[in-house]
Amino acid sequence: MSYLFSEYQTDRFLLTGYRIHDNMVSIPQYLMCFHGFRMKRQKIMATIHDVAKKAGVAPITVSRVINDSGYVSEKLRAKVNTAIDELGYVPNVLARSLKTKRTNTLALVFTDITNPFFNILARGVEDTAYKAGYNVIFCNTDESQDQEDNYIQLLLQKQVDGILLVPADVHSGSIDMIRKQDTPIVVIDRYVAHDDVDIVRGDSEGGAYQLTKHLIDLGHKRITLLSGPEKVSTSVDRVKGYQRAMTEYALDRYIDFHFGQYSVQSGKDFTNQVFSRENKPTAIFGGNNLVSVGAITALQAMDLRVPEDVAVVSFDDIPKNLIPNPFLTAIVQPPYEMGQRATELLLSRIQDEGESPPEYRDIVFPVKLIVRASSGGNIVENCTDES
Amino acid sequence: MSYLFSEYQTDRFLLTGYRIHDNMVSIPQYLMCFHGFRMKRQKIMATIHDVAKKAGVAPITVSRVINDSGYVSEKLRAKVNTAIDELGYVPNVLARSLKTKRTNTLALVFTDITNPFFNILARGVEDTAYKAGYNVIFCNTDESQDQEDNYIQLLLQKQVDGILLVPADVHSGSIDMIRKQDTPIVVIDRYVAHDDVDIVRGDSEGGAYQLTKHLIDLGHKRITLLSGPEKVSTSVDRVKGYQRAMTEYALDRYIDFHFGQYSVQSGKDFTNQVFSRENKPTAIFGGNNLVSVGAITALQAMDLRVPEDVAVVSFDDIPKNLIPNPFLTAIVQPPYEMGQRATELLLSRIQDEGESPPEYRDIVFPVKLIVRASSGGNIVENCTDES
DNA sequence: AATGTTTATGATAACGATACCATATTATCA
DNA sequence: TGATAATATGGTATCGTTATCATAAACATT
Repeated sequence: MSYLFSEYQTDRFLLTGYRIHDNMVSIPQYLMCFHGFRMKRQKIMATIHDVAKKAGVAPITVSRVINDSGYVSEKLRAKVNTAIDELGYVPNVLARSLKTKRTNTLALVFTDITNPFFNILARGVEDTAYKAGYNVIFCNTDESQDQEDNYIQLLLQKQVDGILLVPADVHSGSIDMIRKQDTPIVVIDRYVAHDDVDIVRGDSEGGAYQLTKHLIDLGHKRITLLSGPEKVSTSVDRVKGYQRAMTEYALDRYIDFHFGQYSVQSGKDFTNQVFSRENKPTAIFGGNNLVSVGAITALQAMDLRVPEDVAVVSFDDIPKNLIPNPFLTAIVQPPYEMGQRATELLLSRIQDEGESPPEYRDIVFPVKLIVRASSGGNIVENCTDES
Repeated sequence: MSYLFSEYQTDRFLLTGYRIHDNMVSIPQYLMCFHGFRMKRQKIMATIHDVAKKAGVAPITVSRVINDSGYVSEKLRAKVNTAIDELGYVPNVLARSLKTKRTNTLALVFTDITNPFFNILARGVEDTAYKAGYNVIFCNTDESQDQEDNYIQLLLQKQVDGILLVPADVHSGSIDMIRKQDTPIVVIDRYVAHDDVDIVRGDSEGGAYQLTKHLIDLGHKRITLLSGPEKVSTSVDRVKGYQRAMTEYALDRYIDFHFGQYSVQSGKDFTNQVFSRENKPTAIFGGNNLVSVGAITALQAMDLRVPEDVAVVSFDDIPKNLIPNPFLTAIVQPPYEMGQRATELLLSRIQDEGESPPEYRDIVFPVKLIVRASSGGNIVENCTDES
């Protein structure tokens, strides 16, 4: 297989004609397009050199203008700027990053952007990052450690300046990779076995305690907790808080919790399972918002009324702007603020990089109990307004 | 201000000590850390050259191994791989991209990740991109053209391979910027005045017609449409579909629509406004899911029952997994599939880049009417399961 | 035996920017 | 006035890769 190619440079394109399985006959450029060649349009972008030449200065001077660094006289600055406009010059950040070793890109690796808790958190991250001049790459892991590892590897290769991670597992292997590269990282929502990372999370234990106590105060004894995956710290902490409350009120023998998934399906499945038993609970504690929705859906399918027949409480709320009638008694965390705080912390680590070794922080956000109809408690808010 | 610096290279770090406002006295490296110096730790990453040296081959051979390209004997391949492992080598994708002109990064520029329609769409984008080996940068514009322009500029500088855009305005200036750079782009959810871009969107006109007809079939005459911003094609199309239905059924004189925002607040405000008039509507058509929620919230605050006193229908649904009792009669679009399709199209454009000039496509997804309680129509689904 | 193809490896020059150093001019100060 | 500092500009090397070209041995083909 032989090939020949030839180039024709226009204003903005480098046209490269090539032809497969042909004799090595040179064909005039102007004829190429009539000879069945496949024309390959290839972007030709103006570079800093082109601008420099057009403005009659050195490339470095152009660099000074676009970065507003160093000294440049008004005269040259104007020349350079007109050259930039005329050529439609766009700086190539890749080349810059290669030299400066900063990409101004962060990554948010988390479970699922479809979950309101996480997309509001993501919004907090993005807003904060943007204000500081950073872009954010989003990665959904669906709680899969493999997926997480893959993403982290890719991101490290991309030289992101920092990573925000909601780890799929308390023993996250990907964190080791990140630490080995010495890339700044902040772990969100969950703690991990590592002691050399910053963490920003909500008070799962305390929140679970409050929710459980709320049910106990309403007279419930048989309270079943449907928690998330056991490998995730929030699931474990919510169990702990639940256990503490149950024990404190001497309800040890009624303790009943299940590790599952943070999903609607898991909520449905475990609810069905629990209600097929002899001793049915009088209250369900959903490990997160999706589990709670699943539980309620399953209960209604069994013709059980909430809260009259079974009370339901939830860790994490459904955002108010998505439902006209908030119904769930829930522990709410401030996802936006958590994303914000985590990003600020990450950015500060990026800036401090190389300073004295950091003192790693474990920032725990307080949570709030909001009582609504689903628990059958006193309704402290009506459907139109709240806090 | 004078400074001095000195370097000490360890296994993985280049330690640079420096001190401010001091005499130019050289201090032995091993003493630096005891003299109040601020140590600047700077990452020293193994490069392809280090690997090459360690394996006793040329860098290009290492490149062949990591890219699995060209010919490499098994012997050298093994040597290179062990060298890579020993050094913990991670390829620098920046440098690669600079040379190959491909970043394997896409960007999704849209209004707000917090809106379920868009975050499900985003999920479709991310999944599809990941499968093809691409990462996605997410950007929220909040319907602001300025914000959109800023983002686009940044993204072009970052040399993203392609852009998925939900434009804030039918006359989007940022699209011109993108076209000028010849970066592939697919416009999502809305059409634009440009004829040189691909578009993937839902059938707003047809959906609005169906919703309106549904209300008319139920006997409603005074139907008020609360649409989105006038500068957005979906808002305009939904008005058109509404008008077509109203006209078709000779209800011209009841036509009443309002351009506003695609937000809960806008839904509330316009509902309040409309119901403070003499001629109150008997049905509200929410221009999107958030507007509908706002409308219902406002109606309930006025002690009006839905659907008994006022019927409500919505363009776009609230995802089922967020609410146990779907209540809204709605037109649903397939956001995940739209994201998927748009990304596939974008990727094909990226691959074809340079081939014969593309035929631009306007892909319109069909939409589906789901009747639930809020319109007071026949309820074709119960709360537990559907389609 | 002469020729061509496949396999295997490397040298060199980019990609598009900035860091670092050098130099020249002008302003400021003792 | 001479010395120092601030302003202004450029040359060169380099960031870490890969594209392109060159070379050579091994193998296959006629």
